[in-house]
Amino acid sequence: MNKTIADIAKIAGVAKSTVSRYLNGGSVSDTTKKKIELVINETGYIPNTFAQSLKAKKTNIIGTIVPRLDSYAASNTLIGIDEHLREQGFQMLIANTNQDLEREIESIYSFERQKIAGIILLATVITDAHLEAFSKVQIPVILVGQQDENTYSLIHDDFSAAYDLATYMLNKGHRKIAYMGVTEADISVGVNRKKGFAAAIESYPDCEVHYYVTGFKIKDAMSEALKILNETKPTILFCATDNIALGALKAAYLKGLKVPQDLSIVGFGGYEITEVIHPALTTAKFYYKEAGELAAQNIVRMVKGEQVEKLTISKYEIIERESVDKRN
Amino acid sequence: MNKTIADIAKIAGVAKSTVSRYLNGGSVSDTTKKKIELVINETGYIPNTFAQSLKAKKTNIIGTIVPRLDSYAASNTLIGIDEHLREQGFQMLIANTNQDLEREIESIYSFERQKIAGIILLATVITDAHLEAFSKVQIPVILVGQQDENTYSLIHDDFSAAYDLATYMLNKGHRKIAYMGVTEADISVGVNRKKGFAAAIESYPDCEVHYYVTGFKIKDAMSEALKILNETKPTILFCATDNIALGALKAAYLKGLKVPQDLSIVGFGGYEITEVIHPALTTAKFYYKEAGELAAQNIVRMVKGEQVEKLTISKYEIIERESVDKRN
DNA sequence: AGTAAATTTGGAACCGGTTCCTAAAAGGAG
DNA sequence: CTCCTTTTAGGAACCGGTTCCAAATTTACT
Repeated sequence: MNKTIADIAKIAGVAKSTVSRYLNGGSVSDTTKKKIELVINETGYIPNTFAQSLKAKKTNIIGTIVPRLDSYAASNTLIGIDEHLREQGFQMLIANTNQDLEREIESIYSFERQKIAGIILLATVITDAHLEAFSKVQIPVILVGQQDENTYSLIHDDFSAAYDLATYMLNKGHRKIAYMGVTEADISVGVNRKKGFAAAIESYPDCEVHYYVTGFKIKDAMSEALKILNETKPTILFCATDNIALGALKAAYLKGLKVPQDLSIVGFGGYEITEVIHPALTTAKFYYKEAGELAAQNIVRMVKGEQVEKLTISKYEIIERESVDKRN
Repeated sequence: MNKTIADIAKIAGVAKSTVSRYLNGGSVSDTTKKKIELVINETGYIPNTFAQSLKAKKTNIIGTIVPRLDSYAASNTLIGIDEHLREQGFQMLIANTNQDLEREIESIYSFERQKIAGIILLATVITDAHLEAFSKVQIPVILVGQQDENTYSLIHDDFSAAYDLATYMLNKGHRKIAYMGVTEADISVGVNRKKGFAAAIESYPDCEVHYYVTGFKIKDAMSEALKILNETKPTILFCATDNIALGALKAAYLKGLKVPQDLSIVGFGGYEITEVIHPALTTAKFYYKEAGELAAQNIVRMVKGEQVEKLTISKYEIIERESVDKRN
């Protein structure tokens, strides 16, 4: 059975407080230091975390709320967060909400109960219930992937990425375009990417653009793309995520369309798989892992009471691969 | 600021112990029950987890050690674990080790310090250091994905899956076969799948089989497959994981080989992406989420002191898709 | 109404640390 | 060798719950 600090003290022939001071770097003479060290090594004593936290009234745990575990973006963001947190001596506690907003709110309060030091929320949609929870719990919060004026946020540069990627494809000569987006409840993916895209389109009045809304799942995107391809004949499917692009790719294949000869496709994300399929997908790559690190860095600063920018913007890169052809 | 049980007691005009009893379902009269309820609702009191755990000397947290977050198998297993644990009123704490065995061991001891109730280890390789840690910490442990005689384990039926998949492809007429496996340090993937494959091959003496070893990464598999295709001319690449198959697919594409007409490919795992690429990959699908649920179920039983089978085997299914052609 | 039995309540001790305060020991200056 | 300052050590209180035990109250029955 595990020993307590009192046991150690007794064996070493000193007081509890002395052992505690030894452990936490207080003033202890060399003689007693050695005595205590010996006993601790022999017994393999490890302090009880609860007793410590009870007294300290806080932990060094950062809670991360994630809508889903099985997504490239989420996984890689988590990896980045974890890495930085570990370096800083913090622990990461993951709460998976399975895309249930209700559970996101619950998790926030549950984190409060557990005296979590800070919260990173990989956000999809921010509701009033979220904002209420943020203000109620006295814990620093940072949003990743979505932006809110009153909350610390880290976002990907969705607008610029979409603008650049749209410009790229317009330069390639595409004018008949189908935009496959997602719900506007998602500000980053649903609104900002569309806006960036639309802004680029504005300079090209001869464009024929159709906007569609689909889900985040590959299969949903596939059926939607199939429908689109039956109705109209765009030269390019401009997809708001790589998963949608993957679905579009499958749809093109099912329709017997060659990519990029018959149909071009672009996506957003830069998922690993987009590089290894063929044709490899041209996409706007976001740096999820780096974004996670950045978010972790910010939350740690906030926990320590240091100053942090209200809004951090993570970088992106247009990756030109094989899925876009030149048109004239 | 958050109130303590003593505050509640004082406001309600009762003793701490009475409030505690109220909270934990002890005998309290209806009159005082109402009084306390009122105060708790008004103050929004929530008990301090640490004080509780300190006294209880345990938590309702299950620690899950995972080698990597960005893998289909890991993510889905975690989802399954999380789901079941939540139902049972347990919490899941994830420790990501980033494929560092050292960190796996550390995590075990760290879990001990945190008085975690049970440990689920998504294992890749089991070393003596692991076994030592298992025996040292007095916490129930269950292995997922690898098997050890002295430890509770849940494995996928690698042998049978490989046997069935090999038989399937042999029936399709393939005789010139390249087996792309992984290190034998990984018993499940490296040894058992190969054994199952080899067992099926034995009945077909006219086979020409070459064995290769590659890594788990798509890119590594791709280079290896490229090498193989340059050296020999197998009719099928039998890949020990879907990722390896994905690399093989890319290699075939780069070599200008049509799949499955010029070259057949199979994998293991049943990752979502294998369905949506084209040609869709024929693969042995493992039920990761269900396996996670099973593992969670077992660890919960173990924590409660109930009896559990030493070895649980999760099911699999051969998914026939487009990547294997008939030969004669 | 009186007493035994059952229920409800309060008080104190405890879980295992940390920290404050004071006493004892050690070190330094004259 | 004092006397004063600085270190080091010990004791007690505290963090916020739970639980045991005994006292008080209620209920049940004769």
